[in-house]
Amino acid sequence: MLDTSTDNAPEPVMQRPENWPTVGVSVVIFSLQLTEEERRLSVLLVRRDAPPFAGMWALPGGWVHYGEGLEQAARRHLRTKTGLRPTYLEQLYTFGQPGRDPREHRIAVAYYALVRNDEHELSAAPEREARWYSVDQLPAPLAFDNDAIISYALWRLRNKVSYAAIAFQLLPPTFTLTQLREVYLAILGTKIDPTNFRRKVEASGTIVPTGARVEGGAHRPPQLYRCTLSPDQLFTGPPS
Amino acid sequence: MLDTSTDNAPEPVMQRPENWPTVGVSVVIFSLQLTEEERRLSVLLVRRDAPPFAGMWALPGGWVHYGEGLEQAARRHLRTKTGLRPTYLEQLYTFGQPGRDPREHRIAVAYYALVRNDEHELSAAPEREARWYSVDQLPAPLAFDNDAIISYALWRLRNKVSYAAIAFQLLPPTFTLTQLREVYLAILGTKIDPTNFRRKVEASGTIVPTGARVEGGAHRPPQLYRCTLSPDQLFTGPPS
DNA sequence: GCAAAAGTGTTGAAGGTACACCCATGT
DNA sequence: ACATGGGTGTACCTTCAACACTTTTGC
Repeated sequence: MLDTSTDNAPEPVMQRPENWPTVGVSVVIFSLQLTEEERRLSVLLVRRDAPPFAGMWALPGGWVHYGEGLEQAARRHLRTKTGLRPTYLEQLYTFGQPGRDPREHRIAVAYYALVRNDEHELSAAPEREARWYSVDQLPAPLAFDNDAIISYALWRLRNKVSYAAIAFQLLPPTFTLTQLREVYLAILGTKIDPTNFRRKVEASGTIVPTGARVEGGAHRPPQLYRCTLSPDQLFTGPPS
Repeated sequence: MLDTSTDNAPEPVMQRPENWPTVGVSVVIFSLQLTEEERRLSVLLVRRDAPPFAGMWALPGGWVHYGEGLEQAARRHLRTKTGLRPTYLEQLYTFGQPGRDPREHRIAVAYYALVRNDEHELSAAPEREARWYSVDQLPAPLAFDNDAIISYALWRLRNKVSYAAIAFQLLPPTFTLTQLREVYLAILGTKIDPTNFRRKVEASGTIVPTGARVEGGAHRPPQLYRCTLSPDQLFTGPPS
């Protein structure tokens, strides 16, 4: 985030007055990436090419235009910088400590997003180098206060996944119960009893079997499920 | 919030450029107010004296200065506009819809605060008319999107009070279990079994009897309890 | 004594964990 | 046949809502 170089509209960066804080958005994009026979919870980082923190990894993001909504700005930067159009995007927290940007006082409205594995074409024209990093193998110092932002996003995700039905956002439209359980494993890091997991998630009514089965496995073919919730129903309370 | 008239530092309001959004803070201050033998959950509103929405009631707040932290700005506006110095202040959400201020694109970082009943001296010199309103008797249209902000703050408070020990913030340092139960009643609106409430809150270990008792009541004198948690322990996860 | 609030004990329903067990498929 | 993951049944434990009951004060 917080790059002054590329953006869609002409932005008079240097003409910005010094006496008022400016506003940007940063997005923690979560996804499951396959590493050595294991799905790992990962976040997408982009490498900065301009100072400050040139060459370091940072969260994607950028300015908020005049007349532009915050979520709208977040989606725009994701689209132009990573090519992603996440279905789940939620505001996380607003970081406004004056020292977080060495150049000037910039406020960052942080969001977090969940994207499916099959949406992972990282843009037709990614403007800058982008990489998925496993959340427990992040590059050592990140730009700005992005370590704190990611930590908090992880905390929120781990909390929310245990009471809200958002895990589906990391999977394709149809999935097996084992896949869904592995999502919880990747996020929470704790093993879950397959038996009780099935009962719990079936009783919640948020998923329903499609009737189809997975062929080709080495063992008994599992059922395919799909989520019954519309995207609107995923948001538990926050406003527009 | 969002008044352009009075503030501490000289603020070149009219020189602010049109092409970037500006940033303010708004605070939903919760308190228990006694109305007809009943404690009611109330929020503090101030009357606007300048357009837009002149004469209407609004949340206290104002600009964020350059080099000033967000929470710091929230506390400053509370201090100067209402005289309150709340012990509990937590960021709520950031509202950035372009249309929320008819004059210009202003982003509001909303906070919510809990204040005790004995801190209710509403400032030695309140710069503007301020009043406590019961949350279910708010004045009809509030300025800006303040209705939405209060609704969301209420939602958050009701959620949080059921899993975090923050109800004490609305009571004096020592209190009876009945008083504490009435806080939950005022916030949640649901009656609670005194028996089970006692057990639950005692088992949690967050309160401890002081040994003292309340004299002068018409019946058996209850014990006085006090909270064992330091203010730091009240925050469950969010960053600095 | 009586009313009212403080405080205790017990029961039963609900939910969750652990685990033994059966089912279906490829090799 | 058998290994492996899919799927079912059940017993146990913890938590919590409900409610009857006892205690302590002022009048």
